[in-house]
Amino acid sequence: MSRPDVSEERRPQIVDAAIQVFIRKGYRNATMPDVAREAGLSVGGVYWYFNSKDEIVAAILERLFEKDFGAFSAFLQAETPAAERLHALADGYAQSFQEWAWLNAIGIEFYGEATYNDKVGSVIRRYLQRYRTALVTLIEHGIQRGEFRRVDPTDAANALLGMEEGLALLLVADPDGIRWQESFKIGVELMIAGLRTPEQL
Amino acid sequence: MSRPDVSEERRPQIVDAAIQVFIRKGYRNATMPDVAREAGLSVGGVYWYFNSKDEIVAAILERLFEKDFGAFSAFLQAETPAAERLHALADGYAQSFQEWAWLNAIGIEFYGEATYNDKVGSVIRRYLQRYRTALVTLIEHGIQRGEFRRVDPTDAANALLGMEEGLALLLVADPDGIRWQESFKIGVELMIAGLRTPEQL
Amino acid sequence: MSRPDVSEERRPQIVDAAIQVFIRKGYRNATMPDVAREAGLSVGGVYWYFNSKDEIVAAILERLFEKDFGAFSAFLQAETPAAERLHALADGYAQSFQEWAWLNAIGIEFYGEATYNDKVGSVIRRYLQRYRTALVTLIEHGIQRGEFRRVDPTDAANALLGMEEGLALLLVADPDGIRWQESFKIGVELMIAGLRTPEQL
Amino acid sequence: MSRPDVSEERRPQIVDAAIQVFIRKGYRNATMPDVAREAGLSVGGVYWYFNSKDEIVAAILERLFEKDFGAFSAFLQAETPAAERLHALADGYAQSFQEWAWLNAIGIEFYGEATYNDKVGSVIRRYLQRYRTALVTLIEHGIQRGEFRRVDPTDAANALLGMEEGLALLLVADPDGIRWQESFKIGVELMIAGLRTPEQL
DNA sequence: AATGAATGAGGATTCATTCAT
DNA sequence: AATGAATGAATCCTCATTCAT
Repeated sequence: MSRPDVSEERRPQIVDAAIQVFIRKGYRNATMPDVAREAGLSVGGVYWYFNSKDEIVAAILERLFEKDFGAFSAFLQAETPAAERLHALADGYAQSFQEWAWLNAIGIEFYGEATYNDKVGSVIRRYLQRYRTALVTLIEHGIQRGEFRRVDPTDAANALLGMEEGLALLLVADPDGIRWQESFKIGVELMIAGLRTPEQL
Repeated sequence: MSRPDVSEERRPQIVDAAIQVFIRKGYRNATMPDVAREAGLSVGGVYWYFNSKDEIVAAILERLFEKDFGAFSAFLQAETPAAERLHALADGYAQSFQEWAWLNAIGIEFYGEATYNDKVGSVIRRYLQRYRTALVTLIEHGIQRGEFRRVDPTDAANALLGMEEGLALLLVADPDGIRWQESFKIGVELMIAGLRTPEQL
Repeated sequence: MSRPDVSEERRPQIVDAAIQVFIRKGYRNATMPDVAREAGLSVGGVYWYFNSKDEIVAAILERLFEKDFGAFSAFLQAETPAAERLHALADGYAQSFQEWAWLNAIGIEFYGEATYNDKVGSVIRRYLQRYRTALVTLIEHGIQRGEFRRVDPTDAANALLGMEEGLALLLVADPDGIRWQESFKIGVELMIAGLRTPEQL
Repeated sequence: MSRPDVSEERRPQIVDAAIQVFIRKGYRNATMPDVAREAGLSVGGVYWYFNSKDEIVAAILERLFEKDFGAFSAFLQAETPAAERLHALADGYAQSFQEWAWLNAIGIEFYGEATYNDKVGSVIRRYLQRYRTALVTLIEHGIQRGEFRRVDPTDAANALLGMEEGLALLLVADPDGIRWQESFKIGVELMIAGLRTPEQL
């Protein structure tokens, strides 16, 4: 009865506002009053839901884990060739890339934060680990089935992961120098093709 | 009269100091007094040589262009197979990676700055462009010679460039999650192998 | 209808909670949410009974006047020697000191408040006046009966009062530097002995 | 040569300003801009000399130790009767009381701070200890010479010390209720007279 | 009676930059 | 060339208090 609990909606509302502000001004440049204004609250109101600016960042990053969490297992368990599944995984990533473009814009600043801010660092590392694990598993499958050459799965996974993250980096730093979709597509294709190539070169 | 002009030595001295401080505390966290102290100067002394903190950052980034500037042309003009030259280029990069590790540590923060700071952004873009151009040229050679499949050279170059930068990113954000040298090596190998694979898959 | 009026019990409940919180964190450091939580109420609930933090302080201080209010008259009217009654008064004070230790812990902060906060100041002054009056009366008796030397009763009373309050102060500021009971006992003894000493020294 | 070092004068200048402001508004109520304005500096200027508000408080309290530091030894070593020296010590204290009235006004707030602020607490305790030690020594002398009754010297010293500090407390909390000089004088007289009284009463 | 979300003025502190010397 | 004291706008965060429900 009585007033409905607004807590459940306020937090995402503030997070949304923070994202907008961070995109517009950058995380370090954005102030708490900026965030509050965007959220339609007072500064104190924002602090009712988050104890610090850091905690808002953490909440933003938590959204990373809504990102196709379920999708992974599907790819990992299917019985189709590993190369095919790797392609499918990459396609899914490419498609969701647009939707998560906002993250890309501010993500780099968070990467920079990771070294000096443990909270941020650990979320990022967990996120990377999740992708890495999926890639490692897929690559291992491929090797076991004889589809792929015998590389170290973790090193290869990191190369792929690096390419993904690196392309996002290039896009932010130099939007005119890159066609993201095309580069990502060819990059994935080349690496998978490489994996399917017999060892000796 | 005529004290010798110390400008020539003071600027690099300050830049060196700034690099040390930025590595230790991060660029945003480091203060001008920090830099001055490390340089063995007063704050005012630093400002005699640099008009702002930004300008120091720009000076640091300028060092990027000392990075094997001459080397490129050698790779580009040689008559050996493109794949071989691509490998050699990558090897050179890998070798210089240690030496430039300091840049890696602070580079991410500069990437984040690029969006909001034109000076920083343009230096970074010039740097990327230089690498990109070299890679594009090499890949074009490979295609012309029939070594490589017919990909868009720029897209492929960006995939490679992205992998390089992305691996550096991963190393900073998650040092324990990656073996840089191994990942870079396998990544390059796979992509070159991919390039040598005929189109249809 | 007619829920029973809980006001009568709520106020002391809040005052008790405030005392606990003030002891734990100090008056200035304690927040109204702290008090509310300790009282098992909401912030608004506390404000239903008290219009401000100040008013809670005043309510706490009012408790001073529950402190052996009846006892005084007994001491004043008795026919025993003044010195004896002064001793008895001091003994009573010493005994109740333990019980009122909580007040001691936060009282100093209130003393500091007295200068800038009239409400607090007037309660404290009333409290002091009550003790002072009792002491003055007793000392006057002693002088009239020829037990005590001819001092100014108010000045002597203030010396005694000062000693009492001062020892409480020392106990809070430097608990390890003082044995309160022993110091108080000897202090009272010396002053009474002094009062019984003939003028010339 | 060149600009004289103003550091030496700036710190006391700021401390003086802080004292004025603290007296006027109270320590907790006074803001750093208040202090800066009074000192004729900017906020940043004040922070050039003191790292925090706390540090200013500490500096104020350090002045306590300029308070007749030398005087003590004179009293302790003299060959005159202990009672006489105790009187002289008290007289000296009474005379300097006017001069240090400013401290009195803000001292109580610092006493309140002592519990929650170690820096402040330790300075206060050192100050008290210094007085206590002097009093203990004098009382011990008196006992050894047979002038004083056989009391515990520390307890008696604390009773005296408590009276001193307590009278200061009363003066601040209730200026109209007390004549400080008279009360202090009679208090000291009574206690010394008490000390000279043979044990049994 | 009571809740607790929301307010917003205020406070301590930081730091890039300036400038008299 | 170089010093370092001084500036002051800006920032994050706190908390007594209010008020719709």
